[in-house]
Amino acid sequence: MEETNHQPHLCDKVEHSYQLIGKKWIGLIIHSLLDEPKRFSEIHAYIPDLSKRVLNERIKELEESGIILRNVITDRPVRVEYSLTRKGNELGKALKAVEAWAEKWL
Amino acid sequence: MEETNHQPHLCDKVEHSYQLIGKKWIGLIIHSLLDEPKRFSEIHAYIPDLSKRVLNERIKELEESGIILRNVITDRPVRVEYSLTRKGNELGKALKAVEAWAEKWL
DNA sequence: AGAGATCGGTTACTTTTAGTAACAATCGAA
DNA sequence: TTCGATTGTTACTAAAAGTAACCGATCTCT
Repeated sequence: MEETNHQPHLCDKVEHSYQLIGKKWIGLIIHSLLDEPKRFSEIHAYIPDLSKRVLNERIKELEESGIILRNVITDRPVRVEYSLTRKGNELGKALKAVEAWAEKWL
Repeated sequence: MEETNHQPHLCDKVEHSYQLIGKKWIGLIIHSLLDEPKRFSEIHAYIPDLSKRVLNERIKELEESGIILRNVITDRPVRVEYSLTRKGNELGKALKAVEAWAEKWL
């Protein structure tokens, strides 16, 4: 912090949500999982500019926030799938409003 | 880029929008301007953890993207106000969906 | 059985982005 | 005429993201 006259307002939840979606790649990752669960490598193929290191980091953060779920599928071969929770799915739907804005204005 | 099998999809506009709102502070800055125009120092007071250096940078980016407008009001003393364009206002309204999600889930 | 390839990561290192603090030009008030 | 507010800028540090090489556990091919 730099100066100190922050009087007013600004809801904690709202602030928190902007801090969430204000992180690089979060929006696209959620978008990519909206239709169906995806494997690590599928997300990575879908968003090639996102490095594996950061993808891994984002996935862990989104898991901690209860937005995505890690499912280990014990078939042969063992696969790891990521899916949206209900919370995550609803965030994805909220972000659709931004996507609609993008279609109109960009 | 790291590997090279990015086959499919992903709309440019959508990608661009996520790159926009995926930048730190952008969401909160737009939120802060949604009700009424604000001066530099008012935005800064509203979001105290955002440094002046970065606020200045973000403002320039948002101006270039046609989302906010810089109005120099030639009264005494001269003031500088920032307001949302129509484009910016609609983005702000789209972000309200995310805020509603935050109210419900956070 | 051995040689590769794939998958889901991790590690070590570099580059980019954000935070901090100090400064400055302009103005008006005391 | 000195002070504070306002809107920045500059120089420097710290944090976040990008890059590339590596790993262990399967699989596939021959």
